[in-house]
Amino acid sequence: MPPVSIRDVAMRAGVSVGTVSNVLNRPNLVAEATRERVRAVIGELGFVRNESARQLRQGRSRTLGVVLESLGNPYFTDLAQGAEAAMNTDGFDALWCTSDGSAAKERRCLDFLEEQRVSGVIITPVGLDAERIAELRDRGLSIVVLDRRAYDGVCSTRVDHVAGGELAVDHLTARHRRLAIVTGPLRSEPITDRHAGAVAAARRAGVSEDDLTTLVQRDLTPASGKEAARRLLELDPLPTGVFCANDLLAIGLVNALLRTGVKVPEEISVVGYDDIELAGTSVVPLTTVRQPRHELGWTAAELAVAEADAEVGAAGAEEHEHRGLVLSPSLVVRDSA
Amino acid sequence: MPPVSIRDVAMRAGVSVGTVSNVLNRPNLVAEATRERVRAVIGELGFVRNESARQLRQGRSRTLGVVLESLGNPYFTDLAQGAEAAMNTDGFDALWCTSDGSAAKERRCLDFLEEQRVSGVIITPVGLDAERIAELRDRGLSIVVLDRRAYDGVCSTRVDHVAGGELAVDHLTARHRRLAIVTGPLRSEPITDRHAGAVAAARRAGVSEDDLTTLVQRDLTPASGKEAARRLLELDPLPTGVFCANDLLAIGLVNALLRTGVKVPEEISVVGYDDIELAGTSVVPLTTVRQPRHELGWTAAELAVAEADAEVGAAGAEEHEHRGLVLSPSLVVRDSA
DNA sequence: CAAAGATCGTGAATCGTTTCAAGCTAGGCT
DNA sequence: AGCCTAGCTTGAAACGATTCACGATCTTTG
Repeated sequence: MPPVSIRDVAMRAGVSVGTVSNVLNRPNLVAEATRERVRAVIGELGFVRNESARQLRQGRSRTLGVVLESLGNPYFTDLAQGAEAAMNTDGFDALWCTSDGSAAKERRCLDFLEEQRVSGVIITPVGLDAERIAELRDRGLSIVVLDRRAYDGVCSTRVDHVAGGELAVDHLTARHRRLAIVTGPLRSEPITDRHAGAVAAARRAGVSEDDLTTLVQRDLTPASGKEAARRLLELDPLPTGVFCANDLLAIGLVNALLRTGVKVPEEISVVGYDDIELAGTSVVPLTTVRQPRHELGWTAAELAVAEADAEVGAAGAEEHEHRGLVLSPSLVVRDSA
Repeated sequence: MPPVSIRDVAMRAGVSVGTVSNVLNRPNLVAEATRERVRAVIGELGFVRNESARQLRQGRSRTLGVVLESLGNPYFTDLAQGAEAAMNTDGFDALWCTSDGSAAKERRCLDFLEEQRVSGVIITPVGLDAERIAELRDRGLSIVVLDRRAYDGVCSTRVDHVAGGELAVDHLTARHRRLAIVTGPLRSEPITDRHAGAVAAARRAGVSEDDLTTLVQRDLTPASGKEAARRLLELDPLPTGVFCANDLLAIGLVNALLRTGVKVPEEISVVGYDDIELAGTSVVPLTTVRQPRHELGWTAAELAVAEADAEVGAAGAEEHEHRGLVLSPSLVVRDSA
């Protein structure tokens, strides 16, 4: 049995296809009796609207693409939920892709989304250059950059990670003079910002160059945290305050320290970053910098929706104000520092 | 500027639309010179194929829907990656949805996927009844059930959780006589299976009814693990071996025990389930039951692809053998037990 | 009672692609 | 020269929805 089309419904209900379409999209234009009859037939025949045809005809879709860096970090979960909630509120659907941190895969994701004719893209750029962005914009896609400084003429929402780094280190310098910063590859913007903020705060508090060590790890996983603990304990004199660029790193580090008999926070204090769920329930509940993740996702989606709607409403060159939102992180004090 | 269509390309390259389509889909039918000319124009004009039109014409899509229960558990990450890898290998794309454990949201996801005319769905059912499954099958969708026992006439891949539970408890009974099982709501099948396997293994090892306590927690999070630790310590006599239905629970439990001064594994041994990344790097590296997650996702995708292809290749009622794959878990011994 | 609304329905045109029967050309063979 | 074949290319017919100008009825009203 071939799939049921609007035509079959029309025939069976004894009306024209236009009327069925109206029942679906502008029910108030249809007389109640007809409306109910058509609805009944739809149920009876199990008609499901063909979104491809609909989209083809309408030219645009109520779908937004989201390109995330990875699903490995629980950080992205809340973000995604926030974004999805906002979209559903505005009647949009989401198409999820992950770039896995690879520029090639990111390109593939964007190609896919373009072919699907999504009306906008929310993205944490990996290898995205200004040129490609412009290209997408020219094709009428609204772009929202997530957790990166705005490009030219593009909306963005991000967290002020410089402030976050400062928050963490300010807390440490209240009691410590010898500090270490454990961080990941200084490639991505949020990571370098956290580092910059941390260093600035240390300077400001009068921590000398010699008393501030930065340990750069390969990645931001618990395993790297464990490795960082080993390197940390080789330092002489031993730092007493440590700032980790994310919670996974911090958890791995704290666990490794405890295992080798170093007491946290008594001998070494540790501050993390992200406030993932595990932070509150680790052996030594982690003091950390909380990001408004849900809100980050939510606002990103709102911006994308606004831009997409503007584009449609506009009979041509509606001016859409590109906005760069900056959200503030906050310090959550627990036991580890 | 209206989006570039295949027609524009044809005109500019001085060929017919049919030829452009051939360049895109069966390049070997087109003379080399023409092919290159068309390709050049495609690049020049920035043509992007409209997937809606393509799908509409073809009637089917090379897209599979995946409905996951949540993204909160790192467990799903590997699964998703495995599935995506398999799909890409076979030239399929994935559409991700999450049901968040709600039957209503699950329904919405399925409606969405049906409207998108995906050719199959991989799903971890929440409120999915046999009737809806049959309905989907009748509409020509291939269904693969993930991590649940097969419904009638549907493919499935799952892990043998009964065996997993046994594995865990067999390990514990080698050294312990008083056991506790910490588990979540006994609603979902994998959880009840683990429990059943654990109980069976305990019985078989001769653990008496009185020496086996089951603590049912609200959910499978570290916070619940912490709560479970409190309840555990109220037991008298104290169990010395504990099996947790997942790693997050186990980690929360171990951390809480350590914080109250109970030594793990010396005083209480703990076995988890899942082998998530954190298991290996927690304070006391966790002994746990590993699930072949990547493989689980991979095989699910393979089954879905096979069924989707069969449906197409078949000029009618090609017989597709519905298969129920069962993968085996394995025990990873670390320090916690 | 005729004209003017108001209220519902109709049906053809359209979106951008794929598909396929048929046409064209050039070259080889007899 | 005539016929075949192989290799390319063409152009029109779908696919399933939405949209919109226009009819067809029925009510109201002066």
